[in-house]
Amino acid sequence: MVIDEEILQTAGAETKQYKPSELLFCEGDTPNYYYQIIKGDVKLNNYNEEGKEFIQNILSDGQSCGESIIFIDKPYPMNAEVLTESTVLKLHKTAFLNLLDKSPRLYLEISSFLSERLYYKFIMMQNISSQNPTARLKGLMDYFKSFEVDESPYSFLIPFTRQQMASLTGLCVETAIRTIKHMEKDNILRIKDRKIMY
DNA sequence: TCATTAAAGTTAT
DNA sequence: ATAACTTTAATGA
Repeated sequence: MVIDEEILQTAGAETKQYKPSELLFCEGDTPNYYYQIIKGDVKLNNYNEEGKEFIQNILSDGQSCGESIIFIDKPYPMNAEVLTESTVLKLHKTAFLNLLDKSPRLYLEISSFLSERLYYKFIMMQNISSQNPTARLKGLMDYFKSFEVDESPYSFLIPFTRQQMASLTGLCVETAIRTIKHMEKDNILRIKDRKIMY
């Protein structure tokens, strides 16, 4: 969890429920709030000229979203779309900044989360530029598995659809599917009734 | 090699 | 039921 829920609530955050496909914010909006996911999944994405989706990241319980932009005076460069029934804490920007102003510890926590996001971006950028599909997908899975306690092979159930994995790595679904099949053959992962175990 | 298109099967809502 | 996801196959850059 980025920031303790009670601290956010005391600071005036409101709890909001979102349904799948609802947007927390979208590209071009001015950032006015700090968002923290209590429960649920949210994707940050963009659409290119042809309308092809690129998913920047998929965030889950305890993570914040859009915080990367709240410190500067620029519109959002991406959309934040809710994927599952979600509960989100929403705190106005000024209250959020006041909160940080009063607590060096919170500043550190936000910085740490920001670093983590930056690290992910860096890893994925490396992956995506000039890497073969296997390396891209493996890079993605390695990153998400790195947070799991159990590091043994095939213990991690990939929490994404193939569609999402393709959009996260800049591949088309069909290539993602074929590559995943190939990786199964090479014992890099296992498939149990369509679920990917890595 | 990978993207794209099309078509069909499967799962989730 | 209908939409979203998964899969296979053919074709082209």
